[in-house]
Amino acid sequence: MSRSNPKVLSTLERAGGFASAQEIYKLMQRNGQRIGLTTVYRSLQSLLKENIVDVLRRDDGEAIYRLCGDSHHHHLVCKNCGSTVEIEGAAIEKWAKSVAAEHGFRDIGHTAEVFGTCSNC
Amino acid sequence: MSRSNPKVLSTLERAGGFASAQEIYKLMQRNGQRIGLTTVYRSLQSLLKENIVDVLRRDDGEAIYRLCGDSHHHHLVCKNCGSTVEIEGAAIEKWAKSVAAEHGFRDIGHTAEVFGTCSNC
DNA sequence: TTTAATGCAAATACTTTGCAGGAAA
DNA sequence: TTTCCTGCAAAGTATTTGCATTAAA
Repeated sequence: MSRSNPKVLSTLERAGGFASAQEIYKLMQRNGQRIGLTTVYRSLQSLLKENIVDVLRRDDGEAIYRLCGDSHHHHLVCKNCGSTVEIEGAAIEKWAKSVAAEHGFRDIGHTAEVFGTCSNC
Repeated sequence: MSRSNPKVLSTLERAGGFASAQEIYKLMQRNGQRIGLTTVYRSLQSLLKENIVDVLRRDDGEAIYRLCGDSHHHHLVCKNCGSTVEIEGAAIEKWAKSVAAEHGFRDIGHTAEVFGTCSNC
């Protein structure tokens, strides 16, 4: 597994901290940076593992990566414009733990996302 | 645009109201029903337009279709053997509604999944 | 006959992987 | 040298579309 190419991260930052692998690749091309799509994908995978970015999905299934703080949180995503709000999920954490315990599951994790139409759309 | 093949809908129902196109296709094959993947996709598109199903995304980007108005549930999945348990999520429903309202979001939905290692693994 | 449904095969889009060449340590 | 990084090309997966065949009305 390779380490993340730092230019991928800085491009994601310049893109507003919110872009797909394909978009980052095209942005870097336009900026004259020689890089392969493969390296963009591999860098994003590394950034994911290091919890420097997290990943959401567009309606069409394309993965979009976004910079995130290291605290565990969830997202409230607008289906229309894609704007996201980071939300707290203490209720979820408790719920996940209790249902897992109830069925004898160990080493648990969870995903949770809320989506809808934001007030501007 | 073709009309929905009724067997696709009934298969989705039998699958617990929650499955991907590929899963529905494989289920129908195993049940000896002659159908093409194309027809499954086209039927699901029709059901979407008629608001009989809606669509969410798995973590890997695969589209999963869900019966609307179905009292939906969540899953507890074993990372090792893949066994799943359907779980109730009243706490999640409340949480989703309150965070959405707090940020002025409308027409909300949500996804939530808990994963871990089951007692047999 | 006229229209709609079906499904194979090809096309498309995103993503991952095999592998060989190159850079860095 | 040895290890890591890179990127082309190929493979893989989900989904859509063109087109000819078949079923239905």
